[in-house]
Amino acid sequence: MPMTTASGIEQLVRARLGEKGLRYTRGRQKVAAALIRADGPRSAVELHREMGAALPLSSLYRSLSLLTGAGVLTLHHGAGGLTRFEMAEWLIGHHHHLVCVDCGAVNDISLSAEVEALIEEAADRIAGAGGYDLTGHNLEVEGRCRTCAGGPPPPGRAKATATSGGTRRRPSPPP
Amino acid sequence: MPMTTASGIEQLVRARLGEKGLRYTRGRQKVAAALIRADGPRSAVELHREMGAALPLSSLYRSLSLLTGAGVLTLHHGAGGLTRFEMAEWLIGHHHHLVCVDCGAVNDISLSAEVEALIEEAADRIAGAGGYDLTGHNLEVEGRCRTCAGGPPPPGRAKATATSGGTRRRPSPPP
DNA sequence: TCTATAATGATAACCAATATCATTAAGGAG
DNA sequence: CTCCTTAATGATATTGGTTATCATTATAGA
Repeated sequence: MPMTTASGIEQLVRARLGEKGLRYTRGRQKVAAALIRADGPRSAVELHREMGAALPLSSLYRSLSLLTGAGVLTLHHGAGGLTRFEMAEWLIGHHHHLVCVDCGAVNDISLSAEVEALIEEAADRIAGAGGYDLTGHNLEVEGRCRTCAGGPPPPGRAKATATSGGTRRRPSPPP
Repeated sequence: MPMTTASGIEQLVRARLGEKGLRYTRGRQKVAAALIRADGPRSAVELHREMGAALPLSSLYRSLSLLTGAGVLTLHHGAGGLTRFEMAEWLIGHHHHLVCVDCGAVNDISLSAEVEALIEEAADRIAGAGGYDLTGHNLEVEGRCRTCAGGPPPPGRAKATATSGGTRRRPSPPP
């Protein structure tokens, strides 16, 4: 069972940079720590704020792209055209994202082993058919977060759902 | 069975703009036609090129955001930080994306009804648990296209795959 | 055809992200 | 511990996609 503590991940990052001949400087340590602390992808500006401007934006951007190039971080392009970064899956495990289509908030989520297995299988087949070398997959569950949806009913009960109908071909237009 | 021809879709777009009190002008018609013709999301610059600069970039950008606001287009944030647009799903049907992690090319793909149903179910459960109002989902299958993967072996046979193992928790680091 | 109003297009402004470059810090040798 | 070579930093300038501005033009209805 792999170590999942913050310091455990930092050790892996340090080792990774070491074998690439890169230094694990204070600035890079701060970036890694902030992203380990986060519960989802973060943009440079978001990190800059969360870190209390402890690192100039120019250095922050450079650290982010260096860590990405080293395989420590992965990036996502999301709401607002912003590029958001998070620890790579070999460090924090495979997962997916729940995103708010209004404010762009992103949260990590996990799927059941069965659904995950089926998706992997489908991705494999699709990539092969398209002549692609499969590198991964990511399911984005899109919705409106409580804050953006309107009134904030925090202690609500589960909402009735189960939309999945039969073989509807064309969805109905939005209001 | 819904009409799926290009002109059929254009009729729906015209009607949609009509009920919103918006005009279906020549510029907007060109944009819609170009996106109906496309086999995947397109950025403003890509469209501008594909349309032979038949529309100034400033007008193109404005048309794209207006059509998006009207529910005719949906947008994706992808490779290169580019915003790409495509016809909304109620016009061209539900689908997913196969993206090249190197060059950013995007192709539309479909999943089998079974996998699709399971994903819908999972998305429903996840959105509910997170207090989100579910609006949709999108699976991004990521890989390297033939051109970016290296040698171009066009008439190749299916590549041996089936990576999906058991319950691996932490993937191994990339080279 | 006339008219009120929405749409266009050239231009300027904006902002995330990158490149530049003199200065500083990191890590190994002695 | 100190020196020294080299990588890393940070202030600044620049790029490039996207949006805002505003005078001009096109659209749809009377």
